[in-house]
Amino acid sequence: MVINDFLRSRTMGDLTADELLALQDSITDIRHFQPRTIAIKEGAHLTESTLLIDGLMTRYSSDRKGNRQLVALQVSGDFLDLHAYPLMRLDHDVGTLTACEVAVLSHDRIWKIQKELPELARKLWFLTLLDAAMNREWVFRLGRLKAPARLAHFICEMNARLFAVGKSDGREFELSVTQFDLAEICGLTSVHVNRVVRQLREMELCLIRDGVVEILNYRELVRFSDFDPDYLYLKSEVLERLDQGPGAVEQTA
Amino acid sequence: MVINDFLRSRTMGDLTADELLALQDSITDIRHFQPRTIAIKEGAHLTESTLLIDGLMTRYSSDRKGNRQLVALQVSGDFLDLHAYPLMRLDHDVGTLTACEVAVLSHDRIWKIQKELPELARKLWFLTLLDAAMNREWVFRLGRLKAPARLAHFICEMNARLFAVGKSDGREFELSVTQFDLAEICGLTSVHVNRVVRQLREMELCLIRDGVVEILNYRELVRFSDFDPDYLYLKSEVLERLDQGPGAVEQTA
DNA sequence: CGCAGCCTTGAAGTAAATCAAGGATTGTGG
DNA sequence: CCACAATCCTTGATTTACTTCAAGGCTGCG
Repeated sequence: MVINDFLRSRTMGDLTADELLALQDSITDIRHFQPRTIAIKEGAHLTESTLLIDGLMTRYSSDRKGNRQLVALQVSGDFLDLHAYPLMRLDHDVGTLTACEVAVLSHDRIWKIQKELPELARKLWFLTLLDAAMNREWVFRLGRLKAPARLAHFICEMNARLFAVGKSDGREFELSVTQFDLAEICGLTSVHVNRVVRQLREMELCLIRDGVVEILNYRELVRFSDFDPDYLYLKSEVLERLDQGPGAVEQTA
Repeated sequence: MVINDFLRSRTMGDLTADELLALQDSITDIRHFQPRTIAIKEGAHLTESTLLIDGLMTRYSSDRKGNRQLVALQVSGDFLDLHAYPLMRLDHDVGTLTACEVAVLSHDRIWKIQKELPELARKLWFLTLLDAAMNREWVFRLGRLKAPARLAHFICEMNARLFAVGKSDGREFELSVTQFDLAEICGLTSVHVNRVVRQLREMELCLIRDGVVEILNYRELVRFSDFDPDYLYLKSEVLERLDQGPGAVEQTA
């Protein structure tokens, strides 16, 4: 199950067989969404939470004029709105970027988990706080970094998160977002994102094109963007592999 | 207990007598901090969490050069680092702005609560996610608002939060922060904050001076800053009183 | 008194938004 | 198969927002 891909690489640790069963037992439905659609509207009263199985989804707030600010980008294995379980309703919208498949978990079953499997409940709690940690880092990114470092920092985050679930080799990964999406993530305009993408390319730090990101100089990209993956709560062993990059595997073999 | 002042005004609802007892029973220590000191260092392994009883504290990340970005401002009744319970360590520093008093709760006792009082555990979970909701709103604020609206939005948030715990009358409240602090909150320089404070004063929206904030035109301040208090999960009755302002109390009486 | 911390203001420089136009690619209907 | 519309990317010119640098003022305190 995709959630285990996620937890495996985190400091909180893996699920036991029992816990995995309990979670699978909580799934009441599998759903599919078209690209660029709204999945959950802000304010709706919710009695279920969803786990992203495949695709790219986002959570965002909009201002009065309709300008969006993305507050999270979710990839396979991420819970989209587990926080809706204690909160009962969301303070933001959830939408898709690409076509998506999600698993639906009823809050009744999560309540049952809370009563019967406190260890698992604690792991779920951990997951919601991991999202919060990313939210905080996004605050830092927007508040203290200039546009080029902001974008670079985001690239580093996605690389690390996708690496953790086996969807990046540590230096290159698929990321189906437009420059407009990147602008909504980084608090910039798409015009400026375009110039910044070019800048990062000319600095030979990374290439961003056609839904693929290629990191040319990992060490320098990390330094340039003030990226410190601590907030992702990855196991130290995963961090080491990430640091070494994809070439290192053969060397140790 | 101060935590009940906090929960009373939220959608999650109050603590029962049993729950209150269990929480009080979890307190192992009361501690005091001097102004402008570090209370918890990033990365430290934690076996207890702290509840702010009195004073003003902050959570922040720093960049390579030591520039801080505040990611949260905590007031009486807020948990400072309840998220440390599932996370085990923090990804940011915690420090004081003013002199502070905190209550310390051991994680062992919280674990006991998780096993024995799942309803209370859910309320604690709720509290950590309320912080996350604020983190998200801070992302929105930094990403989509210009300096004057950013500061105004922050003022609206603090007014609402302090109102919820009885420390604002809805239009005027004490907030012992310097313009430098406001800069670290809003992702600006203190020089620019100074000009923006003047601007808000000249627009007759609010006064910020000597640790006191006075809102002159609440409705306009809310509109100007695109503030929507949904993310604070206040009871609708509290929101209504906030909207009406302090004059309304006498009118209904 | 003299220093420290905070606030204030001006001038100059830089970062990013805005406005405007055009190019490339893909899908669609005639 | 080609015209076209839609979407996304690219680039230049201009304007605006914010930072940086520099200086000085106010207040409280040892």
